Amino acid sequence: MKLVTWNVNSLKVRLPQVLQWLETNPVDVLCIQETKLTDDKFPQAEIEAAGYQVAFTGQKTYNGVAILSKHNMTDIQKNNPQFEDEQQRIIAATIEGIRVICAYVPNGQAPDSDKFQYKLKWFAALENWVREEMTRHTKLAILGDYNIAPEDRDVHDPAAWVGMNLVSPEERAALKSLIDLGLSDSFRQFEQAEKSFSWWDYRALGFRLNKGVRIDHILLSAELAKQCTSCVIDRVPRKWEQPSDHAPVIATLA
DNA sequence: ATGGCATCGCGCCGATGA
Repeated sequence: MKLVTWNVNSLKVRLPQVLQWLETNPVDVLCIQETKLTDDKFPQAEIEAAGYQVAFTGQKTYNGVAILSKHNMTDIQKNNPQFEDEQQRIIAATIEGIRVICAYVPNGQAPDSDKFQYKLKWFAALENWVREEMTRHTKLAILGDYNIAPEDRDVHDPAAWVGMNLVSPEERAALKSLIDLGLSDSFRQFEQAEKSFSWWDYRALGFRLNKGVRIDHILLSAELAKQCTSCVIDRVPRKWEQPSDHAPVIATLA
């Protein structure tokens, strides 16, 4: 069983790349963030033709999330039921006994901004909801763009990032608090190359110079963590023409 | 090097992203 998260930065632009990637990587579940599409514009037919069922919730211009699955999806939940939010950032479904949560955590802009406060509030509400979901589902996975680099080793140049969002003590504490519910950062269950990142700035040769951050994560409940045999970042589609600025992260469960 | 780039919107710049 392979579970993937990928922020595609506009599914309208990236649909051909998503379909191409799925052809060579016929994974079971693909969680997508930043579709940037209203539901009436969602390319459901094209995705179903590729052999995937799909659940999605979107809005104009910003945000938007989707789950593509080779298996049946039940109990589809759009957004956090405990958090009123106009922004479409969460979709969840139960797939083969696994509660799959696809999340696009707010960016937060800068630590002194209103958007940062929204990010922290949003994230605290996510934790409260996940705590509840974990009482119902021992097999639970949260995949997404967390917009948080957990540790300095997840940042190409930690000194240059001091004072920025994505790396602040508040954000890192919030992520740690979520993980402390009993989740595992699947990427760190395994030996990984140094300077492994999942996002690189389009500007200033970010990818070529590997100036990136690791902000896309797959968190697994204890039962799933035991079954996890690998977690890798696929840098290949980041090298394609007109790529997303994020790379897919793939967890394999036995 | 406070630049660089990509996407979207009733576009020709501004907001947002990370």
